[in-house]
Amino acid sequence: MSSLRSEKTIVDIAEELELSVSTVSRALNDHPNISAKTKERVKKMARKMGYRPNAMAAGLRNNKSKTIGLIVPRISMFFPAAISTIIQNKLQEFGYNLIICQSNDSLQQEIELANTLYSARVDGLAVSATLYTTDFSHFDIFKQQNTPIVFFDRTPKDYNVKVIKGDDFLGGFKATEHLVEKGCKDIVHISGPLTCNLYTERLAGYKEALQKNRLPYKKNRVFFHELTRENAWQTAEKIFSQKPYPDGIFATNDTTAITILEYCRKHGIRVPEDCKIAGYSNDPRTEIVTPSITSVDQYPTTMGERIVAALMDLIQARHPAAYRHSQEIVPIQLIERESTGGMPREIVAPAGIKVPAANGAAVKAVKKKK
Amino acid sequence: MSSLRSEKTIVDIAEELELSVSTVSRALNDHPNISAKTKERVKKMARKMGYRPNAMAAGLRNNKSKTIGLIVPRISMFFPAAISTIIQNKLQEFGYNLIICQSNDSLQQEIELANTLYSARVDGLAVSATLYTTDFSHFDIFKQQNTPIVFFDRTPKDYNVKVIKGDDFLGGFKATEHLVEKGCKDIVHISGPLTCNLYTERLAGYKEALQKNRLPYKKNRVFFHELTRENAWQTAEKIFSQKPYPDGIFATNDTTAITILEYCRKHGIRVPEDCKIAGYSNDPRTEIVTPSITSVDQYPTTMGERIVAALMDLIQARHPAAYRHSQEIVPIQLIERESTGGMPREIVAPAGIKVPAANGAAVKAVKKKK
DNA sequence: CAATTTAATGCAAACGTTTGCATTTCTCGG
DNA sequence: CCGAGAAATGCAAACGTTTGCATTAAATTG
Repeated sequence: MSSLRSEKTIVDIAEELELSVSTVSRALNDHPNISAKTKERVKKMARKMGYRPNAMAAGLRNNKSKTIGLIVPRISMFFPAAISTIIQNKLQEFGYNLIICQSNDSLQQEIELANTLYSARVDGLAVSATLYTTDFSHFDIFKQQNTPIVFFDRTPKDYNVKVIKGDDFLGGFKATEHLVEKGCKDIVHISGPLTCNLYTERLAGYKEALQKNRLPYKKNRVFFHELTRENAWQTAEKIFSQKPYPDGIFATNDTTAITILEYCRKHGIRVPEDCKIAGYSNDPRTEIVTPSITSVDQYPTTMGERIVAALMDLIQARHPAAYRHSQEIVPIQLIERESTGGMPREIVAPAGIKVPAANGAAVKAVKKKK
Repeated sequence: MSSLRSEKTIVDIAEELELSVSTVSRALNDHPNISAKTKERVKKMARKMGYRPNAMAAGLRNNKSKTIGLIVPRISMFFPAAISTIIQNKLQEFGYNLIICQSNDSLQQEIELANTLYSARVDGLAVSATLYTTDFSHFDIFKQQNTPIVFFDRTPKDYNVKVIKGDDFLGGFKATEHLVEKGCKDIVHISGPLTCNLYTERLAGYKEALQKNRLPYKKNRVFFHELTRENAWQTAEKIFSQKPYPDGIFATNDTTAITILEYCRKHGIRVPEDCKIAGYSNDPRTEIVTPSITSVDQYPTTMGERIVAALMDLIQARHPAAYRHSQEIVPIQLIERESTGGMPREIVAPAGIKVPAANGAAVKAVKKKK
């Protein structure tokens, strides 16, 4: 009859069933005043004909896309990746799609992405900005249309918008104070570009911890650069090019911490004995390295969930400005590991994991319990 | 005049300029028979009015979304993450958007994702399947509509479709043979669920290498399970619960290799002296662990680029079935590291990187060279 | 059983583009 | 200055939905 390649539409269903398109549409959407019988007929026929809704058509008509946009610097970094995963899975529960985009830390790309996402008429936007984004006006379009935006992690300073971020000040403070408590007197801080709020705040925390503990803040003990492995390595060379060596290093991210550790190992500087190291983000790599590295966990799961919650909230209720422009702080936690004198951790198989039993006895044991 | 909150459309531009909508549309799309002057006027006005194209409307009309769908098991794993990054950045050059989705290795979710991506009318689809996907019929819809699909990495066996994958057989072979060359006589293989092509092929490579080198293949020297850390740990316990210990372990993924290494270190089994270890994927973590782990690189960049190339190819030319259903093999490379007796690697700052010079001499040296 | 309420269905416009074809406006040679 | 051809613009339909309102069918009531 009808060719296989032509897409079935709601009109085709209507014709086949001698109903109007509106009835079919409503039936498919479970509209209350369509009789149960009709709904059944329609749905059955839809299945039979291989009908697939056209989201673009619906979106055009409704002016909503059921899609959220996400812009992160890069998806291959632990923290953004973790957040993206959570956001995506959470959004799915609400029937929303996610378009994940990477700015590659390029402002130019971020601007372009904002535009394409706007063109796609996303119903909401979550952004972790570029290292160098200080002007956020490319997001104005969304504000003008009252499209919910949530910034997280790398967030703007003076751009009125919903912000969800970790407690970077406290994190910087705790990491530094922890080093002090472990006996460090001369703590180097490796920071990132100060255009990025994260790094300024962690730096502020570092300063505060020094001050509180009556340690001098020395400008030449703080280094700034983009946090690549190569830069970190060069900084390590600089740090250890002349005595006195620092006895503690607080790196504002884990890639840097790991690289510093590698440098130390290679050059016979013992960690934690000669020099203690703390990183930031609790990247899983900090755990598998030797010695494992103390780091600050940012609860990516919590943050991701809060981002989604905020977006859904903003989408449903047209919220008062107060909420649209508020800030939420997600707590952080210092995870002590060997690099500052902590204990190595254990891998234990969580209970209830399905693994073929090692021997008959084990199998019996399980059966008994049941 | 007009309220700020209403979205501007090409109709508004047309009215403002006393032109027809068609002219405006064509002007914006640089259609050849619109005069240069008009194009200029239109574009200027569009900017002035803050016009933003509505991709959904255009998509509906054209029956194309300028969007590609990507389904991967999880974005937080190294290999899929690397591939996603490449695909996204490459697609951007072609003016395509990417919707990244994670199946979380659940077939159910994969099916749902296929449906939503179809609803979004993506112009093409790239998929790395679930561990457990053996029936691929949920992708039939795309085939029926002639929507390009490319499977990569975790690919179907008997589902006629474009496939781009690494040379897993060769990878398995090389890894195993490398262990043999390094003197291993009793090599354990830790594999994944055999529903997944990757693992069957790597296993086949393992067998082949044993056979070629006159080593016996023993069933109880091969372990199968989902490749989580916990499972790997339990397998390690099993492996080392009784003598003789193996002198080589080929793990079919790096997470497993790393976990095995940790177990060995904890239990005083020296790597590589007592037991050598090889992994798969060349996850960056293999490099930072002590000892660093030999692994098989899969050239994610190449693979990602090829995926995009194939998709663009398929989208532009309506390709003959031969191409639509072909297989491309991306080469692999064994990276030898300490876990099999290789050398540790160096971190060297790539030439031309901008870092403040450590001292005056260095600066001069650079200048001289120039 | 007529009148009225309630439930179910249908009509037609609208969403913002694009595009085949028709029409108008130029340009230029004769 | 006419007319032909080219260049530029306009008209209107179409893409596949959703939805306010009108209409019809069914159920309820006095």
